Amino acid sequence: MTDDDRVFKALADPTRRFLLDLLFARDGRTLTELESELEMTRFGVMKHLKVLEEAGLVVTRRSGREKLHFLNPVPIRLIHDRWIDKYTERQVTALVDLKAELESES
Amino acid sequence: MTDDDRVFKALADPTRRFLLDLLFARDGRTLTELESELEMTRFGVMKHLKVLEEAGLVVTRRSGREKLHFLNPVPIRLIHDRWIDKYTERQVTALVDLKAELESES
DNA sequence: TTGACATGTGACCAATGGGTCACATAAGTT
DNA sequence: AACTTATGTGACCCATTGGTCACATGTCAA
Repeated sequence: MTDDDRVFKALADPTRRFLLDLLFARDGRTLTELESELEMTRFGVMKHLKVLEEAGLVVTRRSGREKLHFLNPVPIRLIHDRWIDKYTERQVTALVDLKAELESES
Repeated sequence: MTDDDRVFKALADPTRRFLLDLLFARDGRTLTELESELEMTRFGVMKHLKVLEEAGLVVTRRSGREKLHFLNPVPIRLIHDRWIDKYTERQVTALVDLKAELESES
């Protein structure tokens, strides 16, 4: 299993993406705290966090008996750079921003 | 199945990512042409292309009996924007570029 | 030390997904 | 029309994966 394979497999599950959303909103949470946001047993959440951590999308730091989880955006940026070169980036960014603006006005 | 779910599921398979790499290098290829680059039957490749198309990562245009495939970078950009805000983007981009530069020098 | 809390491991099961094949339609060629 | 080429469909098999549970370790407080 390659590094990028781990990243994409990790992102393939909606629960794991929701965990990234939670950490994007606020970093440094524990397993128990994240579990309370999900309708799933602690074991399921723990499995998902392990997958995210092994993919490098989440980094952790121990503090006593707690384990704090942080979002690492680097792998996300690398996905972007794989299929969007500098030239295309300008066009796509403009297009996406325009679309967002139009939808916010309606 | 939500839109973004289709995108992430589509990206989860290494063969499909390789197909995107091929289209990133050169657009407008047919199924038969893409098949020749892979060690897999035509049916497998067709299934993968269907998944990519339903995710919006690949758009197609018919030309006679041929079907031409093109890469659409918009869903990739949306993944980026989901977990990297404008402020973080500057830091992450700088970090990724620096890392690439250091590795190219060694 | 006794109890409560936070995290960790391995086995297990149902569901999903990758790949192939038999078969089929449609379009170009001679 | 006969033949070839390009794409499409449904069924099938095997491997992988999401989720749960029984059980276990480590940490903090009284």
